[in-house]
Amino acid sequence: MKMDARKQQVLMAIIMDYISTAEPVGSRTIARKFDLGVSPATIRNEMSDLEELGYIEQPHTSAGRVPSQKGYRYYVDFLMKKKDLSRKEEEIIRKGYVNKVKDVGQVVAQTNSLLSQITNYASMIITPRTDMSALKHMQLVLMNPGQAMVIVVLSTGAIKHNMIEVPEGVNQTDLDTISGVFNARLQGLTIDKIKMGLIKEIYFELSKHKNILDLAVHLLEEGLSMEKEDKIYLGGVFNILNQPEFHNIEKVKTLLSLLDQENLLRNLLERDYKEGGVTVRIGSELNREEVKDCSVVVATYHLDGQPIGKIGVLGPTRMDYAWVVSVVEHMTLNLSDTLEKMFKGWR
Amino acid sequence: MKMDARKQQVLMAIIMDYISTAEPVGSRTIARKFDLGVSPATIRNEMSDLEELGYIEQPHTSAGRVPSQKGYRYYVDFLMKKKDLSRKEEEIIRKGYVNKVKDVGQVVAQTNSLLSQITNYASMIITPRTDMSALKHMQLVLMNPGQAMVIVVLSTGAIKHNMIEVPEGVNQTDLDTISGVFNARLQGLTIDKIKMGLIKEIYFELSKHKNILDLAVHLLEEGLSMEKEDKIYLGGVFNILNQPEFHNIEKVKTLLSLLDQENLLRNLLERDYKEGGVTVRIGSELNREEVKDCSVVVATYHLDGQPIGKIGVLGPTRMDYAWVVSVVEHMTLNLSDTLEKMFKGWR
DNA sequence: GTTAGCACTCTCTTTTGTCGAGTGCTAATT
DNA sequence: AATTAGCACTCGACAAAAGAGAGTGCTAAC
Repeated sequence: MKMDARKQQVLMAIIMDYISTAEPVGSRTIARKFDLGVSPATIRNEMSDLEELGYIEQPHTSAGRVPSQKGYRYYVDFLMKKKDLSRKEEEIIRKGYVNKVKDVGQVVAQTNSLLSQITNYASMIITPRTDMSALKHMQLVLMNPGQAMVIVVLSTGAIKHNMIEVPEGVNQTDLDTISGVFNARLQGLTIDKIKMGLIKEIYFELSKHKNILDLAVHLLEEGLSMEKEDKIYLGGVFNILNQPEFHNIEKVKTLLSLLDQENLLRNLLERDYKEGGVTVRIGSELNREEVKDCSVVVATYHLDGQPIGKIGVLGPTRMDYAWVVSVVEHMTLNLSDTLEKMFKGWR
Repeated sequence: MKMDARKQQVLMAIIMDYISTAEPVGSRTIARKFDLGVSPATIRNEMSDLEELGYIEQPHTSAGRVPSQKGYRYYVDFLMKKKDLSRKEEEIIRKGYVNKVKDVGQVVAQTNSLLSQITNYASMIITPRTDMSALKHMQLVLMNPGQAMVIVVLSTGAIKHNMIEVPEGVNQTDLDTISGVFNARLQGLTIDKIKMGLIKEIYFELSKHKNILDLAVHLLEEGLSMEKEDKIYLGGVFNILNQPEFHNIEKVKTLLSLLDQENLLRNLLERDYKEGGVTVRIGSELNREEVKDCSVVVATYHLDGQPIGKIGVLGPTRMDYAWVVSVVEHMTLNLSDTLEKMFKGWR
């Protein structure tokens, strides 16, 4: 037995209906709502086949059918058609960016908020990788005898800072000297380049300032390997409480405690997605018991053709994939675009 | 009819029991669990009186009694005894701060996380007010022709930054000149002082650099009135899902959507609390329908005797006030202390 | 290959009945 | 006058029973 055109139609109908009602779908319903030109009985036969093929399943005898994970997968891969955004949504997005484009952090945060607002699911976004961005400025500020702050400004507009120990004797003038050398040497270079090879050159240059040499190297190391490289924004979590599958408190709890752990979240966003395009991960494909009833739609955003971050939506497996995929795609392009504009000539 | 010693005992018993069981408590239960030396019948009479006085209420006939808001208030004001923290908790707190005391932001975030972890309620903390902290360093970095970043380092270790427009012709050297003047003039002064009167002096000094004069003033204004002055950290939200009163999804939803709105949260923390000591706000005292079944325990933390932020716990009205008040008090002192140490000599 | 008809299954909702916790009142006791 | 025992009564919680409805699978007819 194989998938044929009518089975596809029926599967499509089941998924469409289930997505909007969250109730198991029966043969009668399909015959009524979707005009397939056949009677419920025929549809029953097709459904029986689809079940055998594993695309749908029955919660219990005498209930309608529900799409299985395999069914959703088939739908996402072969059946679904992208939907265009409505005027209204385009409007929301455009308005959302006005007055808010001051730096990368803000753009990213705003994108995240818009994404959850529009989709009504939870949204996640991971901030741009810094290792591809260039060093714009670095500054050492003595905060306290023995303590200084390293401040690094990146071409993305991101600012990293870190408190470090310095020998008691060092004063602000020393630090200015070091800052000066660093800036002269490293400005405009990307972080990964700096990390890779330039430490030696600096070493040479600073040999004039023997007394602070070791310190300088130390600074470089500590300053560049700042805490977390990237940050994950999470938004609209309470949107998912509106989904009927989360009327059960226990599920909410397990999900929330997952989302509370940033590394797990990162994993959800970053695991083995192909670069480019929108990727959909359904239920157990996420490899996490806590989200076996959830799906994630992820896309990568770019700058200068380089992938620099991910943007994603988390919702129940019964999510409106066609719609969400379109939104995510749209937002990704929008974001890449906005970033591109921000950086015209910055690099 | 007036409150007397035995009524107090009975009220106390009801509250204690209700706090731990979340079930309406009956006269028998009290007679059994608490040794008041009288029979259930007597207790019933007392309870009847307490109800008339408004300290307790009955969910329905034939159920036990539950403390009313007034009852909790009486308990908090007159009855409760502070509990000391156990060894174990002191331990958690002490360990929590090791390796984490790099700057104010981190300390605050960590305090917040510890607070929710220990109390098992949601915790909130508002970052130190910046207007009392001193300017440590300011730097202008040209990011792009026509765009620069103002970076301000405060004595608290907080860093504020803001992207601003500058005239196309301005180059980094100009910006360095301005930065230099600003630093020479303003370093060590508190933000509110700077805001208040010093703008004129700067104006004078910079008159040598006519061409960038207007810009400089502009910078000062924009740079100092950075986005939000303070940030609110919110932690352990999903702790409250463990409370039986939140087994109802609707309540969770309304609460979460409240917590999602930062200004409301700020309101919860900041409204008219007396400075010093720990304040408890119960149920409708919070003036918000969404949290009429919740209470907030708030304390102010200080630096140099100056109040600079708030720290609070949000839980159901049926929370263990004695315990939470002690923890909050302890954490507040701890935080003030840690900050004090960090700033020894910084100011 | 498709459809109508029908018996059967299973969940969901409503109804009914029972149990028990808890109260309030009264009368007896201290 | 305060306390207590006794008892009738109330009301929610829970379980069992009954009924309704949706949906299926099978068979036989088209």
